[in-house]
Amino acid sequence: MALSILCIAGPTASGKSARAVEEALARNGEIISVDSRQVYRGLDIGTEKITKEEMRGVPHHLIDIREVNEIYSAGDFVADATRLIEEISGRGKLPILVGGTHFYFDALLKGLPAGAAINPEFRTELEKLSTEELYARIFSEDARRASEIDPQNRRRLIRALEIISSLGSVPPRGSTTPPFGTRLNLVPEWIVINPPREELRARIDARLKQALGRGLIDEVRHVREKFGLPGQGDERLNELGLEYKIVGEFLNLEVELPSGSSTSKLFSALSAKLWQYARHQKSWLKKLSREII
RNA sequence: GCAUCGGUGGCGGAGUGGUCAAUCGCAACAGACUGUAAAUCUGUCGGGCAUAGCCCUACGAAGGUUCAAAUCCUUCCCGGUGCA
Repeated sequence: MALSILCIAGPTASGKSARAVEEALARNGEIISVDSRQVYRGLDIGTEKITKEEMRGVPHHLIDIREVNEIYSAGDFVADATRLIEEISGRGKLPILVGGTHFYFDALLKGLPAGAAINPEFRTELEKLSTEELYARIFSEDARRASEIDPQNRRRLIRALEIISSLGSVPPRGSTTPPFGTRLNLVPEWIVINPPREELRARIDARLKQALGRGLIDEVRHVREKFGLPGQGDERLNELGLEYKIVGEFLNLEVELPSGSSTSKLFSALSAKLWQYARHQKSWLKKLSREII
């Protein structure tokens, strides 16, 4: 059975969430968040999470479903989104997927290798090998994957070996649609929001200013405290995205700097990082536009 | 005013006679993306061109020493610090 869904993609601060709510109200929809960080409780300001009021009564899914010390992966997303799409469609409503994590869209629509779950022990084991050794191993076990993978990207290398260890080889791209990945036959309609450079930059800065005013720094402090020792949370902060990483670094420095003196530095550092991120998203969008036309 | 340390690419910061258009980091720009994805990784990054190469202009300014200087010497300008 074919299911219609509406996908709304765009870079950070482009106004996706508000647009999604409008579409939902107009077309009797429910919203599924496609955002790797909004799944975590406590990350509200840094992820620009939509507020209750802004939801205007439209049900939102996949927000606040994990603790920050838990891991949520693209595989989890595919499973959750698949389930939700069925449920929402079953109610006769339109599933609307909105978010900036374009990889999740990719994973849902094109599928991921099934039967190759994360294996933490195996990863720890592989972590001990040098990058060259990792690559050599892929080369001997799956030459096809070796030919396309980036030999320097340890994270990918390790994941590839993880897949190889449970499936024998990494399934070629494109072959990961059923029986791999989602079992639904999805018919996506796209809305791509891609504001011009200058406008987006201005929106990013305006939003950042607001976030700082709303207590972003305190939020990061709280998140970090959840991990106990200061040093322990830093690695996780990095995984939670640049606001958390940069502010975390700022908090580490703060004791040594005269108070307040570095706030404008923090702003410009964050603004630059946010813009970098927006550019990465734009590059996904470029690819996406090529594919959906 | 005297003493002292320093002035290097958009920024920070190496280099202290030749292999230097100058390690590295940041920013900028381009790109990749198969279960951590705001993560992770790659390329370019003084200017010009026929771009695995060649040419030009560069290490505060002006002179000087040397076959050869960002590197040594002199004077000047600017900044930090100490003493008056």
